Amino acid sequence: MHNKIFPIAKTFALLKPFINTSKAPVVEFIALQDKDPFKILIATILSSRTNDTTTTKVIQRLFKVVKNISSLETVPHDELEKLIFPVGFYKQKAIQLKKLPLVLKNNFNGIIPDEIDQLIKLPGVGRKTANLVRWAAFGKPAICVDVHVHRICNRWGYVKTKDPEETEMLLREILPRQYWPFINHYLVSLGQTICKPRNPKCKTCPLIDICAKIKVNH
DNA sequence: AAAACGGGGGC
DNA sequence: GCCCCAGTTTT
Repeated sequence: MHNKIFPIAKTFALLKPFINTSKAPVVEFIALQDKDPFKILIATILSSRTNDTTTTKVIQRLFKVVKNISSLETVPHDELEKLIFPVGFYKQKAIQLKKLPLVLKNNFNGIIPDEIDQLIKLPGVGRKTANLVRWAAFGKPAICVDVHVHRICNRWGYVKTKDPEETEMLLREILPRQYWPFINHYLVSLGQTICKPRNPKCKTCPLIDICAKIKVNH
């Protein structure tokens, strides 16, 4: 499966001074000031494939109108579309949000679940979103594998797959639980600035000496 | 003006 | 597996 050693502590130590903690992902930022699972769920769904700046603007306006599950039912569909418009994919996301209260009532007694397998059944929620909600809203252990985490793990050579779920499962094995909440934050920061999809800036990478791709070949 | 950019879902 | 969804930000 995986025959490389992940120098976990060293990796995180090298990355730490490099992380801009004041610029936490929008969902974590929300969770910091308001642990309402509803708001975190909505913010997380809206943030998929959308930048944090845009998501923040949208949810600040949205939460003045939509404060809880029941108000999500009553808000007119076209008004909801207008409110979330800037995040993109707004038609699809509006449908998903309107569908949310019913799915919640039918399957989970109107309560937002905290398990991955349950969260995934909600409209607009895949594995990445489910893990992020589980962590941000409930403080439960979760590994949030987005495109950055997935790309970097593949680039390191710990896993070779197109399926982010496989990457998540691998990290579950090799990553001590204490690191789970941080792996996404750290690797997203690295992935946005250095370890980019194309033309990674390996010369200025803090992990240059332990990058598995360079150090190990097989 | 064009390319880059964070997932999810239906088929 | 393949395709669609749609805006903002950066180059």
